[in-house]
Amino acid sequence: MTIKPAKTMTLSDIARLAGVSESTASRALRDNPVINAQTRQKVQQIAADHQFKVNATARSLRTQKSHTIAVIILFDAKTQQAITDPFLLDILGVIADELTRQGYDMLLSTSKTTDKDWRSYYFDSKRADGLIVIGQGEHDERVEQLSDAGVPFVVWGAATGTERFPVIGSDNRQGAQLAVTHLLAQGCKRIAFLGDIRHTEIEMRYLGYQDALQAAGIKPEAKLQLNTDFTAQAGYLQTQQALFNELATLDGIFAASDAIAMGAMKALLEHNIKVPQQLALVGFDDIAMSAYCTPSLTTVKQDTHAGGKLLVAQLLSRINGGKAASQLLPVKLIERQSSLRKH
Amino acid sequence: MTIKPAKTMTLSDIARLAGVSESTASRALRDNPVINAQTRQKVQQIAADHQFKVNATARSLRTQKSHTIAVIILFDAKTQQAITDPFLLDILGVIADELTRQGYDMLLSTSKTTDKDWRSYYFDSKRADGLIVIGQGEHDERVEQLSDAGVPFVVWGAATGTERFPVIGSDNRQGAQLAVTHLLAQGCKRIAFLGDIRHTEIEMRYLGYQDALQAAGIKPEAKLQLNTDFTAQAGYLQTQQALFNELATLDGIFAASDAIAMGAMKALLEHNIKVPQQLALVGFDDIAMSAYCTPSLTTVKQDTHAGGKLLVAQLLSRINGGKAASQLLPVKLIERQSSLRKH
DNA sequence: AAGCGTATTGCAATCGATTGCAATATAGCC
DNA sequence: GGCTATATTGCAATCGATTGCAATACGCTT
Repeated sequence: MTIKPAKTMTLSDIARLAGVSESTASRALRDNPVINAQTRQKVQQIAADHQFKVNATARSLRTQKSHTIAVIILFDAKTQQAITDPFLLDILGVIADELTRQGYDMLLSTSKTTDKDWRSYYFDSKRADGLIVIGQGEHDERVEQLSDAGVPFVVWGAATGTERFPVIGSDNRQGAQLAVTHLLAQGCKRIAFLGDIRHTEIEMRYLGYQDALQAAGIKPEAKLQLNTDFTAQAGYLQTQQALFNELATLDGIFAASDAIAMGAMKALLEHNIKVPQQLALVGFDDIAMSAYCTPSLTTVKQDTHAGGKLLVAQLLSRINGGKAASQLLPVKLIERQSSLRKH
Repeated sequence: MTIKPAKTMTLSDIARLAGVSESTASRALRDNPVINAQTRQKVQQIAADHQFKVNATARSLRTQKSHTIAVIILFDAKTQQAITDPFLLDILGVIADELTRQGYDMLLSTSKTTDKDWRSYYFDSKRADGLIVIGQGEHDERVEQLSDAGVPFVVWGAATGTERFPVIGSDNRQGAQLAVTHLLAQGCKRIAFLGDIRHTEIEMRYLGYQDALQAAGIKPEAKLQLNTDFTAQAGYLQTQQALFNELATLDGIFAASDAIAMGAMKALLEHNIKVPQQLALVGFDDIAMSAYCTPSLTTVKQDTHAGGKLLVAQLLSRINGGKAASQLLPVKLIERQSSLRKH
């Protein structure tokens, strides 16, 4: 039943079949009202009958628009591994859906492999009309360069207010403050911070951590900040280490991501440390699994849905000649078992 | 310091600057040995100096190759949500890396939004040279149609041996058999199966489950197969339900994915059912989190690395005129705490 | 009946790179 | 010195669609 076109049809084939010129056929297919309604109808019918699809490449060349956005996921240079954090998947899904809704295709790239120069690769070569960069990582110079080169792009990360390019991201500082204030309210006195502050977003969370402590009259101890990669494994190892060290007096942990928190929880439970009674734990992200570990994980929920939509909206606005502005998204503390000592 | 090109350079600009014709410039840039070595050098130098990048669109139009692969992630029609399963992220990452290594770009699409007709959209329109479809889902007709239309594509899913298209996937049946045999060896007598057998891959796992039971002389009970979506939430709810029902005599659960298993574990622990003593639990996938929940999750590890590489290799072979064959990847049982009753 | 406005369609250039084939130059050979 | 083989380079067509502008036809006004 399926029509198997012997060879791909081109616009000129359709034009010939319809008995009109290529220009008329082109306009008819785009429903240009300047073309007689009946002609339009006829051309569209013929195109549909033959499963004709406009050649996207030719169109792009002529119109100078690819209708494609490149999404670049940055990594740690050291953790040379593939995309791992569940949080990424969340926001990626939202971006994908939103781009599709807006009629754009999404070119996905992991910086690991494309570490050359994505401005040239994606933009100068006209592969994409704009870029979405996820994760500023450790102050990536390449991002800075983009802004100089007049490339339309937006970043998911930490808006510090000083960048020369639009950054959309959660209010990390506020989120961390909520989390740590909550821990303090639960009676914690000595709280460790697990996360790599060389990442701007994590740095912000660390600042929020300090804010909360200071507001409670507690002086942050530098040695309670433990650099930890974004993996459960790193959280596990780091926590084991911490317990082994003199940090045995800890009664709270704020982890910079849920994955880290889960690793930490594993280490705690293995050492028979009761969570939350002996040590309360809070994560960040609110990935799907957080509600289903035991004890379930208190965490700071990022609004990935709003974030993804905003990234796309700002970028397209920029592409269409408008401005794109940085924006800080509100976060929310989700209280679960890992930190709740009272009812 | 950054050179900001006033306007994008084209090949003809470079040719003019180098004092050669466009054809010579083109050949020189591609390092065609027919061009004098010095001329090549000179042209390449000039191109580099001006940060010239070949316009990918024009090249694609002329060469009739996009050097792009579309990756399509299928969903449940009902769970209309964005990509959720961590397993997907794993394999997606591998595919992304591998495609980049082979000089291909990756166009990502979630079927939710592109449910129209991806053959036309991606292939007929020349947006992509080939397709990778992840997750056959519930016998998707669209996949069948692809094979009729002569589109180069490969599928990640369950190779049943009867499809007319190449399918790469884990040996789901074997994996399930390993898992359930293991549960039986741990002394389980009545094992539930959590998973939606309308998905071909899950159906295979269910068959493996039955195989193992029968090999042990146990007659599978149909009511122990509980349809469950690929989420922790579904696993949680389904398990609660099962415990509430007459299934209280269960002493083992084989979940069709780790996410489901984690949801199930949560429900069990909430009901104070000791895992693995009272009830042993095994999942499938071996996502990163499986090792870090408590008790850690016994599971069947899929070789996503090999899978991703194979998908790409087979597809490119097919695109280059060769054949692409289905392949079944071996899996491995990873024994962890959730099922180990003996030492 | 001439003049003019409107609706519809087609011509031909254009987007930027690639490539078959022809043209030219140079060298080597007898 | 004439001739052929080889090394380089350029001409011009091509990929498929879009679009500014010109062309045509038709109807209506006065």
